[in-house]
Amino acid sequence: MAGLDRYIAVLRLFSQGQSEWTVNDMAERLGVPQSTVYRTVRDLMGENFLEMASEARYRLGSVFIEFDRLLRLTDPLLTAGSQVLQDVVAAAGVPCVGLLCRLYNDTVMCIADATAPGATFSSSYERGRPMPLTMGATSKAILAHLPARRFSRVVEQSPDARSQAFRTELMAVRKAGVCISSGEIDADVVGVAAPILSKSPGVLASLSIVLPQTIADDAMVARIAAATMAGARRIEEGLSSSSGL
Amino acid sequence: MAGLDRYIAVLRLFSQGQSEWTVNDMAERLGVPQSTVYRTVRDLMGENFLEMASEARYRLGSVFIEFDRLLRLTDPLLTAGSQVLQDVVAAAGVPCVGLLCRLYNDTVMCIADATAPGATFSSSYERGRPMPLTMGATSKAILAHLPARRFSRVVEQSPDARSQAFRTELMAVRKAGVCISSGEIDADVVGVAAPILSKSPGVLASLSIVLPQTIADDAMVARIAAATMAGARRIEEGLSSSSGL
DNA sequence: TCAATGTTTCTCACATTTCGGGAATGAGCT
DNA sequence: AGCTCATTCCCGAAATGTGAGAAACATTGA
Repeated sequence: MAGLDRYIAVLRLFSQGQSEWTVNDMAERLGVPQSTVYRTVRDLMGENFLEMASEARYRLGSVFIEFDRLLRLTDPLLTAGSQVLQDVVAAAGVPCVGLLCRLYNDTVMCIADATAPGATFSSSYERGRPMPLTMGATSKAILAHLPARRFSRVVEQSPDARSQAFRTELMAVRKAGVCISSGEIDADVVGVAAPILSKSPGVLASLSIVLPQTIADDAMVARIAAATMAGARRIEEGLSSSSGL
Repeated sequence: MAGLDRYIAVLRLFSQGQSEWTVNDMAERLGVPQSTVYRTVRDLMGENFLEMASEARYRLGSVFIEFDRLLRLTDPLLTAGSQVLQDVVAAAGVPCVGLLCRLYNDTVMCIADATAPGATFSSSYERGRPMPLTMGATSKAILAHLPARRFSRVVEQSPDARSQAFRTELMAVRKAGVCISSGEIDADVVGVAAPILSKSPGVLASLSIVLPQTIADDAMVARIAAATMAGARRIEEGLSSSSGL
């Protein structure tokens, strides 16, 4: 292990379940000597990637919040999409949650959300949380538009997606330009998601609305599907005009 | 340049003003050959610290959003403070903005904010934005509680804070346990900030309420000052109980 | 089709840096 | 003082990054 890897290996130790580490535990877990870990930790602290929690314990540092702000201010998908996201949620006119999510390696990550007034639930797609690519409308709207080679690779690796039925379902999603699913990730909610495509490489995302099954009838879902698709088109326009700067 | 520095130097190039870079520009700016920059960029992309924007341009990657979530979920100050922050804003009962900010190197950084319904303004203390330590109630509440040695160093380096009057003002803030200022950062708003202190090292923060000058009279400011101080106490309690796990 | 251009990766010899084991320092506690 | 634990320091050996240029690859235009 060398270079960036050593630093990343340390950072990746920190999780929701274990958010503080001692140098000893890190060294043991990574299988490298303490002196090396101390050096690594010192470097990371110097750049605020880590900070001291208390008595020999370390935790993630605030530099991530700083870079997160930079992303919020400059990410084209966010700048083009966050207003649209709010508009679509408002236009839905029901207690729902709106999500703007993107492909992130072999997962889907929410980068912005909007909650309509009155919504008493929340989605598992929290901002910054990697989610599986093969479940949920939000994810499948993205998966359906992966290039064939990559699509196959992802599907092969996922036990719950290897069926032929799944492939044909996703083909239909691709054709329709919208994906609707019910209770796949969170019970009792319906997800309606439209893909966001763009010429520029690496932009593959979705705009989705999540609402309680109890209030969702066919007409409402159809209306919301149209709204998300229209929103997705608007975001695509915003992306292509901003990239032309 | 070696080790982490090389990587950080690249990441620090990205700013609000220039959010996309070509390898050429990076190499020129950093004064290192292109081949080296290519290697560095490739490594950073592999870990999602950078991503390709378009045609030979690179931008910050989404890994920061992922780590930002981890921080939101695990940072003791945030977990102890975000509920209190909302409570204090609600208790204020006026269109105001609440801020939870912390010391970050020689700056102050907002880590959480809450806007009361009806507030038509926003604070310059955006989440993740480093702010000067010597201006604004939010910052001065923190500065006033820096250890003497560090306090002096910061004050010396800041042209607008070198006066004796400033030192005595901050002494008074320290005594009072609250800092109130008007229009120092944003015109036409009043800031009311209470320091958050804790035994654990590195925890130095403030809880503040920002409200328009037009609605702020002495009685209201006094009431809000008491509320922020009470909130700060509650957060301190939350911190000490959680660290005892 | 071929040349031209720009981006990205690769190669290789060399110097620099990191690595890791252990010793040294330092702070806190009894 | 003496003990324990956290952290830094030291140094030779070994691995890694460095940088200049060439090569691969993609795109564009003639």
